[in-house]
Formats: sequence, structure tokens, C-alpha cells
Amino acid sequence: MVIIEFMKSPVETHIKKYISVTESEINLFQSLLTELTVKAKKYLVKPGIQLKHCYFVNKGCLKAYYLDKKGNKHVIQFAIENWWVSDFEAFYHNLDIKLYIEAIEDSTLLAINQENLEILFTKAPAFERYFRILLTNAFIGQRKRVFSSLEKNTKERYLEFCASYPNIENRVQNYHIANYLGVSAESLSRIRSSLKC
Amino acid sequence: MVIIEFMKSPVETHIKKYISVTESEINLFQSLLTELTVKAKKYLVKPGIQLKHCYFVNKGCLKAYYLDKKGNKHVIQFAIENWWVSDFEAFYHNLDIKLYIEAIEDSTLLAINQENLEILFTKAPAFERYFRILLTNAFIGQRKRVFSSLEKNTKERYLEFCASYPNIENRVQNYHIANYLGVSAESLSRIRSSLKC
DNA sequence: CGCGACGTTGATTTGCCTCAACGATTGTGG
DNA sequence: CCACAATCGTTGAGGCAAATCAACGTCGCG
Repeated sequence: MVIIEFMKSPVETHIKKYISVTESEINLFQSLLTELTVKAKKYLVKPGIQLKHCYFVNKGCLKAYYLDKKGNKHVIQFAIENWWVSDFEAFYHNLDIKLYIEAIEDSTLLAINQENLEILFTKAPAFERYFRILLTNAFIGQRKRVFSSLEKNTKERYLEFCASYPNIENRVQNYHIANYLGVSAESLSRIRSSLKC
Repeated sequence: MVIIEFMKSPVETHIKKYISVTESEINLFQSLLTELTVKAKKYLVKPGIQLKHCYFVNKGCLKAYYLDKKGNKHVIQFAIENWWVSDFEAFYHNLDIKLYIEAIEDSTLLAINQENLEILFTKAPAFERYFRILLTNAFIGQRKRVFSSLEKNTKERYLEFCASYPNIENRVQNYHIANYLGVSAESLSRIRSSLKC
């Protein structure tokens, strides 16, 4: 029993936090996944390629960002262990942005494509609930980020960011975080040094 | 035939832009609505009161805003003729914000409460589609606004705002628009005067 | 070793906020 | 109908946070 607990994959543990599923449903889900690895600085997604997968991070760290018309990077989200990463909002409409998903560390991922996702939903509807909850949380997170940028100064937002991604300030380069917060790398550097005192 | 066209209510015209419905479905919908008026500067929604309705603007203009912890107003949306106004995001979760909906002009509205909305969805499922489309558009609009605030300066965002709400800069006071854009009324005033040249 | 990537620090500029004053308009009560 | 207050937009002055531009140090890697 204990051994079986240890054998659970991270994604199975994650799913069971949100929904109840039978062993056969989990097995179906596992059979629809493919595993892949991405080396640091390589891209999982680039513009022009239709995004057809959702990815679950088993190990590693990635960032999803887009380039605006002026060429500035804006990091939409980071993805570390036990995060799903995809262009969830693209489920609704494509907003004509150039989306990139780039590995920051060597990463191993699980992928499920859209057809398999449909199969999963048909045969195991509990997963509809799982993904709906994740999507809803993504929207709420986005909402919070909007409010946060309206209400708080950069230092407060940096501390909030560190709290929401545990220990990430030691895994990810400074300038990635600056892109996420929407400030220059120099400004964030000054904020960090003011916090050390 | 022409006369019947003229007799269509604004909300009926709006619905038929998005979905196909029968006359009896429209009649059911109309029977579930109640009409109300709100005088300028009066509130349709205030914190503490559970939001149980969706409102369609027949005539007039309102704004939905919240107060942050520092007491600053942030206008989420304006609602003019043919707009629905409600806390759509509250369908997902309540984010513990203090929401106000205030009439800027004397306004006449149609209201539908949650129970009637459920009845409508059960008896006329096409309306599920109608409201899903509206909700999706609201999310996309929010997304665009986030990107806009990251990419553009205040002048560009003011012009974008004027383009998205036709002629609104002549209907709504300066400081309401400033609250929407997240700048001070003085700054917006200076931007406006720079545009006149 | 030499190069590139990254973080830090300084100097300067810029956009916006805040505070303050003032004019124009509107609403209200005597 | 007038006097007064309240509301709103505009303009100026001062200050601050962050952007920009630039220089420099450090680290890791081919």
C-alpha cells in the first residue's frame, strides 16, 4: 500500500486533489499522454505553430510569454512542477499575439493533444470538471494580477510573486521576473537590493 | 413587416445578432424580465447586497467599479445602450472586492434574476449559447485590456477607449474615464488638451 | 583564455501623481 | 431671481518611481 502510494505519478496526485476518479479512468488518462523533454533555452511552442497540446510539468521550469508590437516580452506565466501550461485563453479566441513557451531549465513534460482530450472527456467526464476547475483558477489568477497591478507598487508585487511561486526567485533569472512584473531588469535589481537590507 | 421590425425591442435585436430563436422563446424570455429605472448618481448595486441579477441597458449609461483597499476607484466597465452589466466574473468566484454599479445618466434597464435565468436555460437552451458568447467576449475584453495596459501609454489607451465606446467621451465625465484608465483626472485632462492641438 | 550572458550601479530623463489654485457650470434655497 | 455652494475641468509647481542609457564586474562555457 505504501509502495503504491510512492508509485503514484505527480499528475495522478494532482488530479486527485481536485476530483474523484477510478483506477481505470486514471489508466485511460495515462494511456493518452506522451512524455517529452525540453532542454533549457529550447522552445516548446513558437508562433506560427498551432497549439494543439496541453502540457503538465513533471520536472523543470518553463515560461510562457508573448511579444508585443514594440518587441517587448511579457511573461504570462511560469510553469514549474505540477503546473499545466498551455494557451488556455486560446480555447476562446486567438488574440493575434505571438506566443512562446520556452524552457528555463531542462524539463520533462507530459503532453495530451486535443483529440485525446476529447476522447478523455467522452469516456471519463470527470476530467471535464478537472480542466474546468483549472481554467477557472487561471482566470481568477489573471483577475488578481490585474487588480494587483492597479493597486500595488512594484516591491509589493515582487513579494507577492515570490510567495505564489515557491522559491522561484532562486531558480529563474532576474530579467524573466522583470518581464513578468512589467518592469525593467534594472528596476527589479534595485528593488531586490533594497530588500536585502 | 416593416412595422414589426420597428416594434422589436432592443434586447430582441441584440439576441438575434448572436443566436437563432423562435418567437415563443423570445416571448418566454420577455416574460421573465422586469423593467426598472435608475436615476443618475443612484446605485444599482452596492457591496453587501448579493448580486442576483443581470441587467440589460435599454437607455442610459452606467459604470461598474470597485474600491481597492486604499480607497481608490477602479472602473471595470461602462454600460451603455445594448450592453449587459453584471459581475460576470462572480459566476466563478467572489474575489472579495467591493463592487458598485452606479448610473451616470438616468437609465432604464431590463433585469433577469438567477432563478429566471435557470428557467430560461432549461426551457430555451439557445440562451445558454447567447450568454456563453457574451461571457467569453467579456473575458477577451479583459485580456485585451491587460495587454493594452502593458503595451501602450496613456494617450494610446485613451484613444482606444474612445474608439471602443462610441462617443462616450462626450457623455461621461472626465474623471470616470480616468478611473477606467487608471490615471489621475489631471493627467487625463492634460492628455485631452494635447489632443486638441 | 576570451566571449557572451547576466546582474548591478550610477546619471539622466520622463511620465505621472499629488497638492493647490482658479474658472466655469450647475443646482439649490431663500 | 439672485447668492451661494458644490461639482468638475484645467493649469501650474514640485516630487517620486521607474525608464533609459551607459559602464562595469562576475560567472560559466566553448
